[in-house]
Amino acid sequence: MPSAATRDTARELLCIIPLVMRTVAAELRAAGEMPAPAHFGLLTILGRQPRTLTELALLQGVSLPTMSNSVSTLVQRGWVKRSSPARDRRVVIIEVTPVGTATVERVGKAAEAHLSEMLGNLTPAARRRLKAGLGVLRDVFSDAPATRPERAARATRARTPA
Amino acid sequence: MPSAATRDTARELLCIIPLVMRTVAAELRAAGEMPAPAHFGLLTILGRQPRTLTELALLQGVSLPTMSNSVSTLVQRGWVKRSSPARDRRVVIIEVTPVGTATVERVGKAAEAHLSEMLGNLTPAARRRLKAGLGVLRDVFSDAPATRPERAARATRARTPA
DNA sequence: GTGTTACCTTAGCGGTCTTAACCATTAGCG
DNA sequence: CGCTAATGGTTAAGACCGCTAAGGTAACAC
Repeated sequence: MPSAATRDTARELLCIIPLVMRTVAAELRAAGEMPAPAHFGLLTILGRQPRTLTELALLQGVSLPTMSNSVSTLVQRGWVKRSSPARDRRVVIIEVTPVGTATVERVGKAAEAHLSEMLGNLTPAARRRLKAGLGVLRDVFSDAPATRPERAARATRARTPA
Repeated sequence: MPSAATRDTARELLCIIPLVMRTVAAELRAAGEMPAPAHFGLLTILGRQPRTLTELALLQGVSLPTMSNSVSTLVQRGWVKRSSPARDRRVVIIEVTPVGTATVERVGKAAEAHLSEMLGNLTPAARRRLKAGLGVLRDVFSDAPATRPERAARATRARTPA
C-alpha cells in the first residue's frame, strides 16, 4: 500500500512529464534536422559502444519491432550502420557512423542551448534541486521495464499452450 | 551564455525525460481504457474548470489543431462536451462529463498505483528530492512556450508589421 | 456591406509505440 | 544427418500525438 506522499508524487509525474516531453520534443524539432526525441537517446547510447537490437530495446524500454523500425530510419539517414557478425548471423550489431556522431553532437548542442535559456532563469538552488530530481528519475526509470511482465516473458518466448 | 552546469542539466533532461515518458505512457496504457498521456492532463485541467480551446492549447503548449483533434477524440469517448456560448458563437467551451471525471479518477488511481510501486522503493530523502525536482520542472515548463516566439506573439496579437 | 480579425476545424504528413505474424539462423537430439 | 525448437529480427497493421497549411464561420470596424 503506497503512502499518500508517494501517490502524490506519482500524480505529479503523470501530469508534468508529458508537458516537459512536449517541450523537449519541440526543442529537438526546432534544433535543425530533428533527430526525433527517441533517436537522440539512441544515438547517445550507441556513441558509447555498439549494441545489438535486443540490447537497445531493453535499454530504452521499447519493444523489438519499435527498435527495429527506429534503427531503420536512423540507417536511412546515414547515422547508424547495421552489421551481422559472422559468428551468429541472427544478431544485428548497430554502430554509429561518423555522420551520426557529428549530428548528435550538433543537434544536442543546439537543443541544450535552447533548454538552457529556460533553465538559465533558475536560481542556483532551484537548478540544483532539478538536477537532483533528474538523478532520482534516472535511477528509477533507467532500466526498470519491470511493470510489464510480458516484456521479460517475451524474452524467454513463453508460449501459452493455445 | 549558459553556464556549464546549466547545459549539463539540459543534457540530462534531454536523455531522461523521453525514458520516463515512455514508462508513464505505458502505465497509462496498461491502466485500462488508456486515456492517452496527453488526454490525462487535459482531463485533469478540465476537472478544475471548463476552458476554451485556445486556453487549453496554451496551457498544454500545443498547437490549436492538435488540441482540436485531442478534444475530438475525447468527445468521441464521451469524456468531454463541446458547447458554444450564445455570446460569441466563435468560441467553443470544453467541459468534462461525469463519465470523464469518473474515468480520469479511476485511471489516475491505477496509474498512480503502478508508479507508486516503483517509487515506493525510494528512500524518503530520494522521494523528497524527486518531488522538489518535479516542482522545478513544473515552474519552468508549466506555461513557458517561450521558445517558440510565435506562440506568445499570437496570444498578444503582436503582429510583426509585414 | 466589405474587409479584417479571431476562433476553430479539416487535411495531410511524420514520428512513436503496440501486437501479431513471419522469416532466418542456430542449437539440440535421436 | 535431419528434424524440431528456440532465438533474433523484420514486416504489417493499427492507434496516438504532434505539426503546418489551408479552409470556414462569426464578430467587429469602417
